[in-house]
Amino acid sequence: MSDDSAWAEPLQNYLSKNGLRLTNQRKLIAQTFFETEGHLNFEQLYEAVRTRDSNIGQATVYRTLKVLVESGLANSSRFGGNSALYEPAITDDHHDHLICTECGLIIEFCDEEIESRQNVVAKQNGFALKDHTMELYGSCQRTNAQCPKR
Amino acid sequence: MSDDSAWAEPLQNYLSKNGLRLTNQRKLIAQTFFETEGHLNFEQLYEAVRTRDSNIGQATVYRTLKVLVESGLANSSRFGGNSALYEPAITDDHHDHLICTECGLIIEFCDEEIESRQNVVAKQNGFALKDHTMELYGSCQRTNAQCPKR
DNA sequence: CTGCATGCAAAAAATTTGCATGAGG
DNA sequence: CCTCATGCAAATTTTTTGCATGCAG
Repeated sequence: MSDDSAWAEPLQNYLSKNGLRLTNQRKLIAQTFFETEGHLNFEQLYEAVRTRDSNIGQATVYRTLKVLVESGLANSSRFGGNSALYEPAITDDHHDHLICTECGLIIEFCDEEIESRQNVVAKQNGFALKDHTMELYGSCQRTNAQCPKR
Repeated sequence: MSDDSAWAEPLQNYLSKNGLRLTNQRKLIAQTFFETEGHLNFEQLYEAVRTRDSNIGQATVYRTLKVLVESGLANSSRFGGNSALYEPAITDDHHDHLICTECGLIIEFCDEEIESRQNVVAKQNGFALKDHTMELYGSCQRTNAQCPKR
């Protein structure tokens, strides 16, 4: 692990470009956010951040999360839950989601063919593609086989 | 336009299967929901419903929306806004979204190649695919050309 | 008739905002 | 130093819930 990860420079960049400051809180929140793999909601991030610095207020986490999303370093979505979910936008291998509507299982995957096709579609519509999210919903093997809940 | 649309029977079906009732409110809300094209949030739907029957409470709309989602007739997501967005799950031609992160423009599209590929991926992971959502984010032509806001 | 559904309003949850103080550049 | 950021708490916004009564089956 290198000292400064892939997000550090882009973030720094975005901040200074917009007259914002790289405070200790922002650093810590970003660090925590990017270290955690997968998606997490506000509460999870807030809790994780508080572990390291119990003085950080929730408003700061919300505000930082907003900065991260606006800077393009994070994405927010919602799978069906009540609160917003966040995930790093810059991952070495981008992954999409296969979600079981019965048991909540989430599998991550990446399909080259789809990825390239997305670029085609975007171009056809005059878009410069930056990112995407894709969620496939269905019922997983286990659930199909021995549906435990019904 | 036929009297009863594609959603009527599945809904009826889901309701009776779960011991729920097809009330006038549910009928009206579903009707309004499916008549409106594209995505809409709670407020929009509530307002539209109130136009037809000003006595319906918001709780009922929320509850019905939940029923629609659980029955698989509607999908909820969130593009970045503050509140959940809903859209019919059963459309003749399923569409995905191309979203401009600069100006908020939403273009709907459908790509056969991606669709079929999704099925392959799902099968590979042992999933019985029911539905999916896909959002491509980028900046649109207009925004790219003459970025009006900056 | 019986029990689920509704409307209302209150409650809970999620997110934003105002303000005095602290700290980055 | 000057301005933006923070923490706190209050304010908003969004969604859920309890309860008496209404209505579908």
